Amino acid sequence: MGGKKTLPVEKPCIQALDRALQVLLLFQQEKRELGVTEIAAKLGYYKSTVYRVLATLEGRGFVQQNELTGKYWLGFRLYALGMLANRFMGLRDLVRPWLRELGERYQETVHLAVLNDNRENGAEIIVIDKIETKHRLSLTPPVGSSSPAHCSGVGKVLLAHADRSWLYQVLGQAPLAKFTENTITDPRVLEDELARIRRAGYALDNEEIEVGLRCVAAPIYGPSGPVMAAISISGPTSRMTDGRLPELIAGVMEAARAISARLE
Amino acid sequence: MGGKKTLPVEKPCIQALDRALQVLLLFQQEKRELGVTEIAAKLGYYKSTVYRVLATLEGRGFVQQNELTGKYWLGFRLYALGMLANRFMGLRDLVRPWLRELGERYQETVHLAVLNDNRENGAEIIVIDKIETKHRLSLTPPVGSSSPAHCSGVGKVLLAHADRSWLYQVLGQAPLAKFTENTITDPRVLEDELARIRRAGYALDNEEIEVGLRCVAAPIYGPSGPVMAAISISGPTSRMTDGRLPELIAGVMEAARAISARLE
DNA sequence: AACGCCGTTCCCCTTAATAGAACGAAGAAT
DNA sequence: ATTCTTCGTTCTATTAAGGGGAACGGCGTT
Repeated sequence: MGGKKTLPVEKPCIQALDRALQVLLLFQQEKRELGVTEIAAKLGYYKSTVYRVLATLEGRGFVQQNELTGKYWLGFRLYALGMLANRFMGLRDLVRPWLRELGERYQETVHLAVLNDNRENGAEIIVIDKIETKHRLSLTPPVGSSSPAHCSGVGKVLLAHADRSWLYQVLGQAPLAKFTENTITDPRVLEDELARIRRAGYALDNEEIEVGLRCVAAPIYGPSGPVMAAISISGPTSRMTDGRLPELIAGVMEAARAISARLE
Repeated sequence: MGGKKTLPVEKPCIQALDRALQVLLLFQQEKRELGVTEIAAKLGYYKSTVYRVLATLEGRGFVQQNELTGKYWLGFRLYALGMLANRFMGLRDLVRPWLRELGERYQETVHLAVLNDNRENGAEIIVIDKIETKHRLSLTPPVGSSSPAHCSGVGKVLLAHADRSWLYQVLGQAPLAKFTENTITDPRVLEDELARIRRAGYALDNEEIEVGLRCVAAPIYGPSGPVMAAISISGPTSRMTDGRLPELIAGVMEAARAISARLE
């Protein structure tokens, strides 16, 4: 091929394996049992290919077939690997009491999240833990899920305290996706926002990823100094009113500070 | 090859995919970052093969490379899938208070587990949740892990209440592995043991999987009637003395009963 | 009885993964 | 400094293994 070192040195990719991974990701997207034919149709593969992929995955416990319906679902081996994958389990257990307390007090969804560098898709946040409320239907992301960092409270808090050179690099490689009218897509505007967040010590997400969804986030400082995670309270605009915000901000910041102190 | 239809109709297996799964499983076994060369040596593959497998997995977030060491570790996508894979998350959250209470009261490790039919390896148990104690070094299996059902307290409880025809089928297809002097390897002896467990309402594991490890387990009945999970208290023989057993049995059975009542 | 749908199996062909060697950078040992 | 190792990564020819496509057999419906 072309030059000596064109920037994105396309990593080698095993087709058969990548297809299998796509199949697994489809389960994540659909969140329900899927049949061979269905998967093949959705991904544009052949039935026989999908069948062999599933058979191989099943052999190692990565998926499991429902004997009644013949359809497939994710297997327990993924649960075991997932538990192992997350280096923040300790943090999660330690933080949980505070999350609970926040959830109880404000009756809104509470999140714990960390930053992740998903090479091609730019900076993303991973939800490590979540406290649900009794309110019907939560629009907020489930535990384990990832979403772009530039359009959420926790994401902006984490970006604000991330390594600067790393940040510039990440911002440079991919444009900021737009989800709503309020999504910040201009890197320079984002810069200003991050500076404000550093000064204020908290971040707001005012319908930047989903219309009708607001959130308040604050950073958690690790024992060695730098920010390692963030917590947030989020809910529908109807309940997250301007009048209520100061109280929520104070609550989140106080909890984040208490957790940080506990980590030292 | 040979005959027309040898009994176990060997499911088709995609080599490239299966190798990738082996790589992931190796991480589970080693529980630490691994390098390309290391993995290749342990699995007997070529470096280039392992490299491409890891590159593909990394592309989808299934593994992540440590930029400093060049070594690899499991990625967050596995965490997300793992969360989704486990259909017992609701049960886990519901049961947790009781597990906590048991752990507090007896200061021993507490487990919540369910039964899984791992086709080739026979019946196995999956650890859904676990409460650790302050005692140093727990020998007991981590959350998400699987182990043979015939040689653990929860395993025997679950087998005792499993579907009979299914049980015979599973017992028939693979011999019972022997781990210690006390492991039950004779299906007929196991039968008697299971009958005793059904009558007594609890099971004991007296160093049947690991020398020096004892445990007490009791069944949790689901809303529709049949046993759906089991809880256990386990610890070293030094602390799980004969004199203390009655108290532990009573505690576990009482908790299991309370949980079952809550599920109805 | 006939149809349609699904998971599963089959078989040929060709693509795509593998084996094996080589490269270049980074440490460790000298 | 220099050599020697060892690592992750890249390259290429060969061939085995995965993909394409059709057919099978069970099941529920019409």
